[in-house]
Amino acid sequence: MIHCKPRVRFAPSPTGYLHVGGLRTALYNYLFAKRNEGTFVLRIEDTDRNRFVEGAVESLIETLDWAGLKPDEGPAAGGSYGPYVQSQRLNIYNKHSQKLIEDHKAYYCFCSSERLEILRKEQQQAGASQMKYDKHCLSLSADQIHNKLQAGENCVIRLNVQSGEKVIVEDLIRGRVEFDPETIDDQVLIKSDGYPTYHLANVVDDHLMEITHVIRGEEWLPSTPKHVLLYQYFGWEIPKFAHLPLLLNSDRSKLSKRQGDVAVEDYIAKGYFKEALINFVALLGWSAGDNQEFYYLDELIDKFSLERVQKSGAVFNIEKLNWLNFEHLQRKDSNELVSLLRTEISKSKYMNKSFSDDYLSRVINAMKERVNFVHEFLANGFYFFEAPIEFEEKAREKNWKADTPVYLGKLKIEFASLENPVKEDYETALGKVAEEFEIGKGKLIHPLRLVVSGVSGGPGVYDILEILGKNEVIKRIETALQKLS
RNA sequence: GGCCCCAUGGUGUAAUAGGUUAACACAUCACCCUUUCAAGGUGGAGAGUACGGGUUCGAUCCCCGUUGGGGUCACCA
Repeated sequence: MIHCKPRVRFAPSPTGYLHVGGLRTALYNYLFAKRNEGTFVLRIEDTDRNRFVEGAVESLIETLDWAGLKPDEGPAAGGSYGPYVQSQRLNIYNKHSQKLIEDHKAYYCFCSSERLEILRKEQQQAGASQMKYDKHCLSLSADQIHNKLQAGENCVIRLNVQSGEKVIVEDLIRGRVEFDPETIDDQVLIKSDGYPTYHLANVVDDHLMEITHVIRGEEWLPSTPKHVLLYQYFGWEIPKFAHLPLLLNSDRSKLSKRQGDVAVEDYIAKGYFKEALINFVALLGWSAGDNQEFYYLDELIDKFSLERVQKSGAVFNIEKLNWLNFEHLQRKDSNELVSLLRTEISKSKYMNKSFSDDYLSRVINAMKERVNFVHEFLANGFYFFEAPIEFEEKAREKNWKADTPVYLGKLKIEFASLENPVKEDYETALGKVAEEFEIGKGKLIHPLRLVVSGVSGGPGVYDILEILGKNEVIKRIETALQKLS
């Protein structure tokens, strides 16, 4: 085959949110496409009417968009292989299933769910290892089928799995995987409501949309032989498969809702940057082979290859994600952080206060390396946005002695005499007071920090003073003196 | 249970044509810096590569088996 540009697809079902595992699948598809100048297709697999969720498709597209993974083709982007929503392609699946029936590769089945249930129980009791449909309806005559169809009996269409040679799945990540056809069930292709199952729909669509590489989660590996069979029965070229390792909980089971957040929306809400989440998730199952851990999306595109994708599942380790969020935060420029902080402020109790860009960027500069998230500028640096109301008990016990009010009183007077002080001026003034009383600077620094911030940790105390400004500092010393004396 | 996949420190990974004191990052601990908290720097602890057999002069790496874990067995995707 002449080398042609790959076409890949991300094919989620619209269940209401995007799973982080789905995000990684989408990312790898996207990276592979971009790396090889290919096309990234978004296709919506909404063939289960029972699971239909209002607005899910829109939110899926929105979240993908947030992450920066824009589909080249899809329900929103359009394209010449549409429609990209499976519920709009019912006639296509129907046509193809009819073709299969004509070729005896599929057949009508009128068995009731009751019969199926009985069959399952019988097989179970007989010690069968798995439930397999007994091809009961395969023996129906053409007339019988015609009559039942005319009578409007409930029916499905099943894949007619032929016994014979092993079914081979060539996987880019796992190599050759073999399946015995005896273990493959006559999978339902068209449900009684007329909708196709995933198996039929994804094969038909991947073929029609000229998908060259099917990159999806490992949970699909066991059903891949059914898909291979379908390609063969249709006489179609089989795409390349790449089954990605699963994302795991800390107990190594498949990442699930019960053990933490799985929706990308949850991570957005918690304040994670898209850059960090993408960076993190990219590293779950893939590495470039060098020691780089920090990546932007375009660097990932540059370095990504399916060959370097890991085979074993990867535990989703939130600590590392937090670290990456920290790293990405450190590298954001001041303007962006100011605007992010403003958004945060507008959602907080400080929404009615006003702060200048200059003030905010000074706060950011002072707090930056002490926070992992933008919202922590407010949580950890609240004293830049309001005077402390309470004072940390532990620090108070440790640093607030009988003499302290006297020292601070003098410090207040000294500060008051300064003109447009910068941090060095505060430092000099404090040194002077310490000398006058013949005490260590610590006797002043710690209570002063407590008084202006209410807490014992944070940026250098002189930085805090400079940012707060002389008047505010003096005011805070005065109120604290009243409250703590 | 059948079928399938997987197996390097707690976690994510490196060691791709079999030869390394098994490397890096997160987390963790200590020290330095800082009269705070972080960040940063330095160092430590932590895996003899699940186990057992082969093949080989030599296996993390190749083969077989065992064990363990996971996935999947729907008219869900």
